[in-house]
Amino acid sequence: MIRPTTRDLAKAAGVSLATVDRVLNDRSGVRDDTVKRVTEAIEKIGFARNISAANLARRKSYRFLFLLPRTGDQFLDQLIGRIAEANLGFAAEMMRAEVAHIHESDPHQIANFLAALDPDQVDGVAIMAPESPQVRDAKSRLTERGIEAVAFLSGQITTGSEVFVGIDNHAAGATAGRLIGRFAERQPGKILVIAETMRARDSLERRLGFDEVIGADYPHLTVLPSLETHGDPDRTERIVTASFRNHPDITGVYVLGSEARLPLQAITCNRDADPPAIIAHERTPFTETGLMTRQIDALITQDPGHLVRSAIRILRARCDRREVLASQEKIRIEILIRENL
Amino acid sequence: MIRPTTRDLAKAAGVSLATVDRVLNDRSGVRDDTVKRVTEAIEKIGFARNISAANLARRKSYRFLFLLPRTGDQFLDQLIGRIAEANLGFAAEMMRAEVAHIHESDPHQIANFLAALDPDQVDGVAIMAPESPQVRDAKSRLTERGIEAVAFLSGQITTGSEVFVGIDNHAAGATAGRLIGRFAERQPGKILVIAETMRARDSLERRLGFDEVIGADYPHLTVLPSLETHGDPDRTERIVTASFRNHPDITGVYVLGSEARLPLQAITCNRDADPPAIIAHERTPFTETGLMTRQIDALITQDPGHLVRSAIRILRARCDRREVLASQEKIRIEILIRENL
DNA sequence: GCTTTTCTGAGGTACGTACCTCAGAAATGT
DNA sequence: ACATTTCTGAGGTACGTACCTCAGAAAAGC
Repeated sequence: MIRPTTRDLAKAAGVSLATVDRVLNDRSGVRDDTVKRVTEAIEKIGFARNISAANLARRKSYRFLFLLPRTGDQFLDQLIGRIAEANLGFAAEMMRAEVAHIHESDPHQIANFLAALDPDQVDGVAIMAPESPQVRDAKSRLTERGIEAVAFLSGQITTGSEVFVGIDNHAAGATAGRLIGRFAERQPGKILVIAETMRARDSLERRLGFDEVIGADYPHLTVLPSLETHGDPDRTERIVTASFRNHPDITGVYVLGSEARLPLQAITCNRDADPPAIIAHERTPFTETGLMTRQIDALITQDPGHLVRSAIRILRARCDRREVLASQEKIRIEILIRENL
Repeated sequence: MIRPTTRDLAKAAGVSLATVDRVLNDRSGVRDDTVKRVTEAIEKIGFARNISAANLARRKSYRFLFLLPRTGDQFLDQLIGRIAEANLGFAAEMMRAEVAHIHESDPHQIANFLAALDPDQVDGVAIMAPESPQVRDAKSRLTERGIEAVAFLSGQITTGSEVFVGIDNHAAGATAGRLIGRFAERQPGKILVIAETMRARDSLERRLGFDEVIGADYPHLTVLPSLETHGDPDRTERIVTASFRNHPDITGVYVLGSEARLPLQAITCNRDADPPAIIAHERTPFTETGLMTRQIDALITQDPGHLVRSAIRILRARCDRREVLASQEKIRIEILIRENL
């Protein structure tokens, strides 16, 4: 059985090609009952528009933007690399993705940037920015103007139809909790939690999930208050050193930010022998080495390539008013150890 | 900068559209230096064929076949489900995948089946069958006849350009070894390994990887010889019971086949209290429940959806004589625990 | 009934590529 | 220099869809 075309549809509905076209691209000037006849025929013969042909005729191509913070973070570098890579593959489908850097801490600037986007130039945006009312508003206005938007990795509380591309941070924290619980010594001890900042939703959720598991199943472990590095090497060194001095019985460390380098370097300086169990996030050249040298016990990661492609596929599907394959777009919380690197 | 078309290419090369066409679809009757002029122009202006338009003109669609064993295995059911699902998404790109069931133990039948495939009807095949010279030969003849083939999940030793879609089983076994080592009691004990059969490469490799890690890092654990269930409930029950009787100090179990149900049921009957650490493979409704009820400690899985889509993408790329994005097609060895389910 | 408005059909062109034919140019052989 | 072969160009049609125009049919208003 060959794929039905618009001609088949026209014949099946007993109308002309022009009318079929009017219905499909919901142009005006078709009586309601005629529309119904066509939609019924679509169901009946199982018509599905050939999107490639449609895009060809429309001379349509898709342009998507990734709004990313401008830091030198290794994980971010990975993301940018994957975006470039994705462009290779998606070029065949007339899609291309670009990166725009923003100051993640300036919601106003982000909102302005979004407001300035031209629907003729950009079809969709993946936004990685901390939660804020300004960005939230700008996002919904974006959608009104016909630019699709998804929350990428960080941020916005997703209500209803809004889409979030990234992992469930509560579950990620719980996963870390379970691993620490199983990897750490089975005797009373303290667990150090290190974050860049605890002011971000993501961090809070991870910590919450972490505490729940430890609290429920590993009562011999005490989780210390989260240390905040603020991305400052000196500060990190200082607070980590202080923690190890104050708590000689630290048996586990959970680095919950996506930049594990600073905390890990600080830890190595403080504990050569009898090292604690260490769980960190994201796969970067640094954490990979850490796993191989057994400094890190496990990583909790989300595949940056998958994140990028998923965001693009979701934006594309929304442009086409199509559903996505939910199972494909679910971002997995991956556990990485030396053996499955 | 707009995407260059064949007309742009013709102009840039200083030849006619017809000649460009001859070169692009390597038809005969073009002098070598003219070919060179065109290929140089392709480089120069960065021409890339619009595959959608080409397929439209050719009325080309892709039909792929998954050759799967005919067992009632839950993991296989998952695969079949994902193939159906993938069809939804890939329909837009004029691709469709079908399942053909084979007797996996009859290489001759498989070879005959492959030999009977018509290149006009089928563009590519993903073959899940144990290694055998017959299948191996049939596969290479398939390729000669213009049907692409990839080894799917099971089997063939991949030499050189041959493609394998699935995980590295040695690494998967090693991952299991590491997890058992970390999850089991830290005192001397025995580890039970249960397989459907040890005659398959996959099983051997997993066992090998498993033993390496245990041998190197967990000398207090003794890995028992692999039990083979042959998919027989009674036999399974019998040999598992015997093992637990003979070895009261079993502290870990590694179920290395993709059908964990029988072994797990046998284990539960034998050890209510003080259960051993259990690692199994593949996510199925059964193993998922096992994780949630804490009967299973961790699962080592490969995403069936990813497997299916990856096989399809690879076949498609080979049909188009294109490269694939290696990073996207790498099948990850996933570790699943309750928290990241 | 008539006019006015709303709807529909027929036909065209275009998108970028494939594939066909045929005439004529260029290279080759003698 | 000629015949012969090999190469090239020009032009066409097609794929499935979008989008345009215009004529005429059907419905609505009076």
